[in-house]
Amino acid sequence: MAAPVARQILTADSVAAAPLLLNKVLVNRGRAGRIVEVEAYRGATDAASHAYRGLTPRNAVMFGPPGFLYVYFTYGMHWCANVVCGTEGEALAVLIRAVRPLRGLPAMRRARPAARSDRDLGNGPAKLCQALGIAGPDNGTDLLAPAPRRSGPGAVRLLDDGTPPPELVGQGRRIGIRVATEEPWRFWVEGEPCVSRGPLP
DNA sequence: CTTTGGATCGTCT
DNA sequence: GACGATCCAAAGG
Repeated sequence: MAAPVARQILTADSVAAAPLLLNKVLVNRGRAGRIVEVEAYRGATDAASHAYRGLTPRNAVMFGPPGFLYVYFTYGMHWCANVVCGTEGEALAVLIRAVRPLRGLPAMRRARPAARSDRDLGNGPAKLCQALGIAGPDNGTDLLAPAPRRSGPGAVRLLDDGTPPPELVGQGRRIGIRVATEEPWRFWVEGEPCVSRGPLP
């Protein structure tokens, strides 16, 4: 009873779409996690966005159509994953900040030997990519395409398993940025133990 | 539990 | 040449 998320809900502004992605399911090659924390980034109007200074080879996927996966490399060692929103050219995106592990936990553990608990598998944007096996080759994947027949890059999908968005959504400032820090564009499932952090002071 | 500093390299200036 | 949408181990309370 899991179907791809409707592309229609992703054509909205990323700030509107972000909370709608809570409780959706991110899957990759037998591993799955429920999205419990996200952040919206807003292209040319958002100084914290990778797209703020225009189109580059790295951020090109952000400028494409909604429903595609933007994966970037940072701090010399980490991958992070975004869902592209809006319409072509807007460069709106939602960063997936935390998932609660659902399926394929042994594989996640193998991919993340540093995890001390199941909660540690996906409670951070780079942690969840490591656990789910998402990396550079997955950049540009259509998250809403029919399920792939084989494993390999490009197998990441965004599914709706029928779980509605949470009744209680936490909202606060974004984490880890040096500019546009006042914008309350981070959303999480209130009371969820697998969130990366609580509200900022 | 919290704080602190190091790792490490692609990207853009 | 500087820095980043981060994580982890170590150390202290």
